[in-house]
Parts: sequence; structure tokens; C-alpha cells
Amino acid sequence: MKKNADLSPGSITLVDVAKEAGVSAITVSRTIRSPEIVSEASRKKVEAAIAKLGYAPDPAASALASKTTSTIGLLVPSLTNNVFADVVRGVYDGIEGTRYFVQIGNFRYSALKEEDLLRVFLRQKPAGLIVSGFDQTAQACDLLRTAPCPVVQIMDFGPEPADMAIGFEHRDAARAATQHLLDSGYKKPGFLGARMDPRSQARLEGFKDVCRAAEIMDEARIVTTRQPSNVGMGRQLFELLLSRAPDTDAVFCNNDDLAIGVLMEAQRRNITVPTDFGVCGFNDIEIARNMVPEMTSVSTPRYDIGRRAIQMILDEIKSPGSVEDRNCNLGFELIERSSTLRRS
Amino acid sequence: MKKNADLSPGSITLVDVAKEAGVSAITVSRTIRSPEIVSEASRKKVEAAIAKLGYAPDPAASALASKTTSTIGLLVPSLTNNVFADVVRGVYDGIEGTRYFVQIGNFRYSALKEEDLLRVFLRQKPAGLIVSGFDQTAQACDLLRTAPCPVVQIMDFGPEPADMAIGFEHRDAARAATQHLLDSGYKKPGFLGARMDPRSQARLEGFKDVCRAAEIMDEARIVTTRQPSNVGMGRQLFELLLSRAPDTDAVFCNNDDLAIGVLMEAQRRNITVPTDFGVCGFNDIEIARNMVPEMTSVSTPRYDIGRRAIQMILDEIKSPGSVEDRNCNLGFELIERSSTLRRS
DNA sequence: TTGACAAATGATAGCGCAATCATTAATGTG
DNA sequence: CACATTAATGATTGCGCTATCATTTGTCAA
Repeated sequence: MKKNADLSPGSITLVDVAKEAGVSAITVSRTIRSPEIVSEASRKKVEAAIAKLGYAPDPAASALASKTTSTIGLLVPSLTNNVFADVVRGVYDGIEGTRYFVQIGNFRYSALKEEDLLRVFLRQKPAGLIVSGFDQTAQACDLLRTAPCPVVQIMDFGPEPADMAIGFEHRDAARAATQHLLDSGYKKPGFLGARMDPRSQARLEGFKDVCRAAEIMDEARIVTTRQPSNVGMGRQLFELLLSRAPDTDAVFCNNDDLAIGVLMEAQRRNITVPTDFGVCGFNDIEIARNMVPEMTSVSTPRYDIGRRAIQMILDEIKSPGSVEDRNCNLGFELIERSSTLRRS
Repeated sequence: MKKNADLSPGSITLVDVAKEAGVSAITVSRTIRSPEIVSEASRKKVEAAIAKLGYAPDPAASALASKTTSTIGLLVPSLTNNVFADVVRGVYDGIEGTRYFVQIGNFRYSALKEEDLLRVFLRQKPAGLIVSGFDQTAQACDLLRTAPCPVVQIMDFGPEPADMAIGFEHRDAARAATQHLLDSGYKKPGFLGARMDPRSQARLEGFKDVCRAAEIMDEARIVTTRQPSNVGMGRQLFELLLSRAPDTDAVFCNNDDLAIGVLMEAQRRNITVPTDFGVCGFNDIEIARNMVPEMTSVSTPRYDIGRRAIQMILDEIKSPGSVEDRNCNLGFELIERSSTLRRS
């Protein structure tokens, strides 16, 4: 059973500090928010009083009076996903040492839920907002466009961000990966995809682009599911691919989880990678480069996206309109490793 | 550049709704917070007015007036870690559909940072608090004990929670895993550990317990690091173990990341698992059961811990003192798979 | 019908802070 | 030295909501 802690430190207010320091309440408020406009003498007195009383401002009162909070909202489609875990890490590293907080909303790949969450977040008067991609509902787009705070759309790259955006071209990345399979001597590449959110769809299109250009496009080699991505799913999809198109000689996976599954299933079936079969993943998660054989993958700037998204918001809060590059393409990098090294 | 959205939906207040509905402001407030004490007629009128105006309460004003928020704080030592990702997922599933939010604080395995974050969270007047383990600083412990909201300590199991706790016995779990290695016919088991937070330490103790009892305790077979855990680190630690104690014939890893690294490095060195060498992981993450060979691991109730921690808090908010089992041991399960199947 | 009681509703005040405008002190200029 | 200008500080008010207490209305037994 809990005790009631009515005498907790929260009961000290600005006025108490002001009395202790012998100044007015508003001077205390200013000392905290913008010390540079308070005289050295007042500031010292106030700081001493704050330290002595252990004062800490009440964020609710501050929010009510100023119509803004220190919360930065972050809307992600998944928390399980390794990809968004890295973004989240970048975001948290980015706000480290600032007076801001991150509040994460998980919309589970549902645009409707995203719209709901957006409303919930907006009524909290956030200092900034980070959302995933460009595929919001029309209403959600309006909300983003008219939001009274900086907004960053992350992970994707499109023509017209609501406010700011940072990400990379998924379709291009998939093209590079697929082209690499062909360049490595594989003739009949397949595609495995799970979840198939808009960014996954873009990757599939990139794969198709290259296959069509090389005139080797075959729908039977494309195996996708709307279910979540994981290693077990990679094994299943690979089995399905082999049963549908047994002569497939390589595969580009929507992400590394699936690719690891393929690697494992190949090992179980004594299919030799890369000699008999090439495997390319996507995202280049840590485990991929420590597989045996080491896995070829497309390295994506997930951490940087999170980190820089926060920086854009902080800059924009400091002086609105100051961010120059409001639609930022961070690119990707194809990391060639042994799992596609047929020509060695 | 952003437009100023001064006419955003946020500008509608309780008073506006009250006028529209022809009742007083406080009746509107009650209709939202506890509809059961408002007459059917009033409620209908108010609900209609809310719908018509698109009203949404201002959480800051509510927090200021009521001295409590709808925020539940969650303090975790890491966001990268698979383990806490599952906890977070459970927590988010647990608050789904309630009026509460989760705010995550990442204290990066630093007890001091945890204490800071605790203070920051407490001044927001959270509705509840979830913290990791029992290893807070003395001051942080006091804060938890006197917090004016339900508190749950998760992931560990100890004698005296500050308020409530849910977790499992790490030392017992490590004992079970180590005993399993011996029972499987391995004679010289080693231990690999990364990060070595308090719960990792407890697991090491469990390992030592069993080795001492079997009179095979050898410090040379214990290889640990304070660096973060990942697959690459598993490979490195395994190399170190083999160079220090080449006759080691099995290993219990602090967690699955390391164990996967061992599996990979063993494959590279043509060490056959499980015949030549046994590998047991910890946590039983999804990828572990899809490795080749499938990995023996200790399944831990991470998702359930998160989910039930939230439930405990919600129950406790509803009626303080109502939660019966305030110190809950969810146990663990040793999942025996091929990676330790020497005696087949 | 009357009084007693519960259910429903309202009036008032205040939560702790920051925006606004007013005031005072400090500094510079001719 | 008078005056203008800037820097520093303060008094007042209100943000939107809920707690508290007071009041009204409805219900029932005597």
C-alpha cells in the first residue's frame, strides 16, 4: 500500500522561490526560461533559492500558460521492428541533454490509428512531431500541414513534405540491390516481402523495374505476405518461393529478418550460399554482417534519420524557418558481402 | 514554412460545449470523466455538443486542476535491447484502448541517470510508473516508495518491492540452463556475458552455483564484458573463451545475441554444434528458434511482464490497494532444442 | 401533504505558470 | 544637465480545467 506523499517536492512553486530570493515570481520564471535577459545579480539569487528549495517547474502549469509543451511526438508503425528501434534510438540520442521529451505512439501500420494518434498528440500541444512516411490519410495530412509546431516525415523520400522530411528512396535502393544480384551472375532472382507497407511496396517496384529492364520479370518469383516480418516468416516464404519457382537462383529480401530466415533454411536444405543461391537483405542490421556467410544488404541510415529529425525540430523551434534543407535525402549504401559472391 | 494555425480545433473549450449543450461547464467535465453521475438527458445533450464542435479536452489544464495526468512513465535501461523491446510492446498493448499514454525514459544502464529521469517524470504527476529492477540508488528508492502513484518494478524478482513488482528469478533461470548443459553430457561449460547489469550478474551467480555444486568451477571459462551485447560481441567473447580455455565443451550465454554469435563463429571454425560443443542462450527471442541448429534457450516472459505491469497499474488506479499479488514471479521456461542435444 | 434524503446540477475559486503591459533603474547623447 | 533610450523588473491577468461546497430537483415513506 502506498503512502500519500502530499509533502512531495512538487509543492514548491515559483512564488516560494521568488520569496526566498527576494524577487518577483516572473523574474524566477525568466531565470529558468531565458537567463540571458535577467541581471547577473538576480540570476544568482534565484539560482541559489532554486537549489535551496529543490524547486522544479510544473510542466502542466507551464503548458497551460504558454500553450506549448516540451513533448516531441514520435509516431511509428511498429515497435517490434528492428528498423524503428534504430530510429527511436537516434531520436532519444538526439534529445539527450535538451529540455525535451519524446512520446512514442505506435499506430501498428494502420493509417486510421495514425490519424487518431495524431489528434491525441496535437491536443497536447507538442513542441514537434515526427511521423513515418508520406502515406497518411487526407485528414491526417491536413493536420500535419496546419500543425502549430515543426513536423518531420521520416524514412521515405517524396516530392512534397507537409513541413520537413528526411529519409531515402526505397525504390532506388531496391533497384541497386536487384541490379547487384544480376551483376553478380544470378539469372533468376526472386523477391520476398513481409508486411508490405508502402515502403515495402516501393522496394518491390524497384525490384520489378530492374527485372523488367533485364527482361527476366516473372511474377511467380515474387512472394509476399501482409503478416509481420521475422526470421520464421523468411523461412516460410523461401519454401513457398522454391515450390513455386524451383529454378530461382537468388533472392532479394524486403528486410534482413527474412534474409536470415532464407540463409537458415538454405543451410538446412544444403543449398550452398552463395554458390548455388544468392541472398541479399535490406537494412543491414548488426546480425547480418555477423552471419556465416556474411550477408549482402542495403545499409539504411535509420539511426541518422532519427537523430537528424530531432535536430531539424530543435533548430526549427529555435528559429522557425531556419532549416535550409527541408526535404533531405540521406541515401543508402549497398554492402556487398559473401552471400552474393558467386563470381569469386 | 508553416502557417500559424491559431484557429485549430484546440480553441474550443469546455465553456463553448456547455453553452452549446445548455448546461454548465462542470456538467460537461463530468460527462467526460464520469458519465455515470450525469443524467441520461444531460449526457446526450453534452455528447451531441461535443460531437458537433469537435471538442477535445486540454490535458494541460486538466493536469493543472486535478494534479494528475494520464501519463504512465516507463523507465528502461536500453532501447536497443530486444528484451526491452518486447516489454515495451507488452506495455503498449496493455494501454491500448485506455485513456493513458506511455512515456519512455531511457537511462542507459546508469542508476544516476535513472534517478534524474525519475525526478523529471515525477514532476509531471504521472498516473503510474514502471521501472526496471531493484537496483535504484537509495534516493531513487525513496522517490519510488513515496511516489503519489502506483509503481511497478519489472524484470526481476526480489524480496521487497517499493510498491509492486513483476518479474522472474534470474539466478534460478541461469541455474536451470547450466544444469541442463551438465545433464546433456557436457563436462566443461563456460559462461559468456555482455553488459553485466545487475540481472546479468545474477545469471552469472546462478551459473557459478551449479558449477561449484558439480565441482567444475573454473574462472577461466567465464568471459564477460561491460560493453553492449550483440552478435559480433558473441563471436569475440567466444574466441576469447576458446583461447583461454580451449577444452571448454559448452557455453551458457547471457542472452541470445551472444549465443547466435557463438553459433556463427562455431560454424566458421567447423566446430559442430551440438556434437562438439553445446550452446544455450537466454530469453528465447524469435530468431533463436529459427537458427540452424535450433537454439536451446531460456524463455522469459518479457511481453507478459510489460502487459501485466500495466494491468497492475490500471487496477491500482481504479481502486488503490486492490491488487492482491503485489510481488509477482512469472517464472521462466527452459526450451531444449538441438543446440544442446549431445545425447541424441 | 410534509419532511427527509438522495440524485443531479451549478457557482465559485484556484491550480502554477507565462504573456502582456507598465514601471523603474541604468546608460548614453548633445 | 536635461532628455532620450535601453535594460531590468514587476503587477496583473488569464490559460482551461476540476475540487469543493452549495443548491436545486426528484423520490419516497409517514
